[in-house]
Parts: sequence; C-alpha cells; structure tokens
Amino acid sequence: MSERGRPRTFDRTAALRRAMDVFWVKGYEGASISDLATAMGINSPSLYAAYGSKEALFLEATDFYSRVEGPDIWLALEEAPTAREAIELFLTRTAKAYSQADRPQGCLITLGALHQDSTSGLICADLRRRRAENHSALQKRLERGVAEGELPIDFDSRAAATFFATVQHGMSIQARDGASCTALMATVAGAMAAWHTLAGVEKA
Amino acid sequence: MSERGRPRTFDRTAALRRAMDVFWVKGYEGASISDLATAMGINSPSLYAAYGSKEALFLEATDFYSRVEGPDIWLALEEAPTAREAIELFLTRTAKAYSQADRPQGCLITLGALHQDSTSGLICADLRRRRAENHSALQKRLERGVAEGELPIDFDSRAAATFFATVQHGMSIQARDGASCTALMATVAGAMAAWHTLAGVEKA
DNA sequence: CCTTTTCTGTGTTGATCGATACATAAATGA
DNA sequence: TCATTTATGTATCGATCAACACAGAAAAGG
Repeated sequence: MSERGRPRTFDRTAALRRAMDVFWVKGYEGASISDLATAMGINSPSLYAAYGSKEALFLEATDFYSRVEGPDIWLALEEAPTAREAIELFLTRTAKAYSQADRPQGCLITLGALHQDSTSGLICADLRRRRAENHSALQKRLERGVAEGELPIDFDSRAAATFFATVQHGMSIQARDGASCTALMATVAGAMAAWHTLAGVEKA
Repeated sequence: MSERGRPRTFDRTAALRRAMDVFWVKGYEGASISDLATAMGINSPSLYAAYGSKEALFLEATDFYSRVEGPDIWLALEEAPTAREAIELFLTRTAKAYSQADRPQGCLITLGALHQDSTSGLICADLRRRRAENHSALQKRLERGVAEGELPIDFDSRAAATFFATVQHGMSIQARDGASCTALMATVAGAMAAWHTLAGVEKA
C-alpha cells in the first residue's frame, strides 16, 4: 500500500477508541477538539490529518461503536431460538451493557446527539439512521417469529418493534441517571410482561 | 413593592416562555446566550439583569415548563379512578403532548441536559431530581392501587414505576426521531399490555 | 546523496462562547 | 428640581471553539 512518508507514531484504532469514549461520555457537542486530542494522546493537527474533521471523527467513532459494542447486544436476536427469548436476551444484555461501571452508561447511538443544531445536522441524521436500522432488526426478528408460527399471523411486528426499541432508548436515560443493572432489569421484566398479551388475543 | 427605577420594557414571563422553547429545542449546551436573547426579544445585559445567568435562566425555564406543560400529563394520575386507567391516561397524554406539531417534540426534563460536563453539572442534577420526582409520583399512584385493593399485596410498585417511567423517557427519544402520535401510541399499547402480567401472578 | 511524501509540534486564525463595563434613559422619592 | 434607582443599548471582555499555517522530522524512491 502507501507506506511513503513519515509513519504515524500513534495507533489509529486505539486513538479512535479513546475518541469514542469521549463522545460517549460528553456527546457530540460537549466533546471539544481539545478534549478529544488530549484523550487520544495526540495534537489537533494529527487529529485532523488522520480523521478529517470533528464530524468525520464522530461518524467513524459511532461506526466503531456499532462494530465493537453493538454485536454483544444485537447478536442476541440470532442466537436465541425463539422470538420471545431473542427479545428477552436482547434486553437483558442491554441492561448489563448499559450499567457496566468501567464504561460510560447508556448508548452512544441513543444519547450522542439529540439536539440537532446547525453544525450537527449530519450527525443527528446519521444517528437517526442507525436507530432506524435497530428498529428494523427487531421488526425482522419478530416477523421471523410470525413466519415460524411462534407468533400469530395478525401479530403487529412493527408496533411491537417500536415498543421494544423505545424501551431500550428509555433504558439509556435510566442508565445515565445512575440505575444499576438490577434496576434496569425491572424495566426488562416490565417489557417482557407485555409479551403474553402482545402475542395473544390483543386484537380483542 | 419595589417600583423604583426605570420599569422593564418586556414581559418577564413571556420572555421566559420563549427561553423555555429555545432550551426545549436545542438543549442546555446547544442554546447560546445569543440564541436566547434573540428569541426573547432582548439584549444580553437585560437577560442577565432579569435572570442572573444562563444556568439560573435554565432552572427557571424548567420550573416554568413543569408548571405549564407538566400538569396536563401528570394530573392524569389523580383524575383516573383506577391505577390502570391512570397509567394509561398518563401515557396517552404523553403520546399526544410529545408529538404536537406546534411544539418541540419530546420532553425538556428528559432531553434538556443528558451529558454532564463541568459547566452543566448543576443543571443535570436538577433535571435528575425532577425525573426522580416523576418516578416517585408514578410509584405513589401504584401504591395507592395496592392500598385500594386494585393491585395484589405483593405488587412491586417501585419496579413497575421504573418500567413506566423508562417507557416515557424512551418516548421522548422516539418523538425526537419524528414519531407520530399514532407511532407513540404503539409504545403505549405495548406498555399497557404488560399490565395483566404485572398485576397478576408475576411472582410465579 | 537528494527529492518526495507524510506526520508531528508550536503557534495562531477568525468566530463564538458566557458574561460585563459603561453611558444613557426612564421611573420614584424627597 | 434633583438625587437615587433600575433598565436599556452599544460595545467589549477574556476564554474557548473548530480548524489550520508552517517549519522541522522521519520515512521511501531514485
């Protein structure tokens, strides 16, 4: 490849992970270039040379987040044999991940940039897209449950996916308020308590 | 009272409402003094003279929000005859309020300041306190349901309150993503679907 | 060797941040 | 009338924001 020129003296991926942590804790607006560069152990010109801009760095950091922090939670949908167990495992892993003491609480995709201003419009749109993808993944798993006969033919997979996705979003805020894993599991239990009704004769 | 000196030329409460709208849309960090003063129709020195600081203005704006936007939703807990109807009415009014086209989507208390940095630590703490009060209001209403015999004696009011509060928080983010009232009602339906199980033999 | 290419650190850019100094204007009390 | 008090508008404060100019340093190709 291109190995011309002076080689980079820092690990690009390791620095990206540190940037992700800063964005995770402070959000897009709250994280300054100074904060980021300090945490990454580099100076701002190196940051711009390697990643382009604050916006580009955030997009790369969220993508990294999705690939590193996401799978543990979202693979639950494919690992569990039934839709019910898939949702329950998905929410349980969410509760654990969101309350881990050695990481920022809650989800970067959910909390990273909720207020779209002039500078972060692209950021907000990207996060919204990722949240929509998550909603779609839930819906597809539920539709599979319908196709496999686990759920009734008139089961509203879209509405149910909206419900479970919304519960997960709420858990991010609950985690930011300092909720323990046990407290988050109370929410999981509440959400799963809806299963019988949703999967049963809800149309009555 | 004190009517000495030159009288104020703007309506203090009307300006506070405009400031509330700006904070509601942009959040605490995202709202600049310039944004606020422009929306309020005053210059920054008048802003500081009347409200003290950006922090103090935000605290006053959130208090105003609680007194003006809150009651419609939270009085549902006292207006409905049963705990079940109270929660359902509470969530239904939330769905309507969060999706109104002529207002910012979602809740100022929930979305106003999620990332505590050095400058907004007091802000975050105040919003957390308000969210805790909301949780407490839900829990009290559920406990009343237990006391009145509507709910079983071993009903976990605290866990259920956590669940419903978390659902409402999630609805704020859902609304920020552009969800319609109908879409929000899907979440309400999901949450209420949990009722039978939570109020029944959940300990099994 | 020398040229080219790329990265690093220092220092700085114009813009914007939250917050005020200051002089003037408009009210009250004496 | 005049001193006191408070509000207003202009203009600006130091600090920080995101981003970059520039020169020196470290590699490869020739």
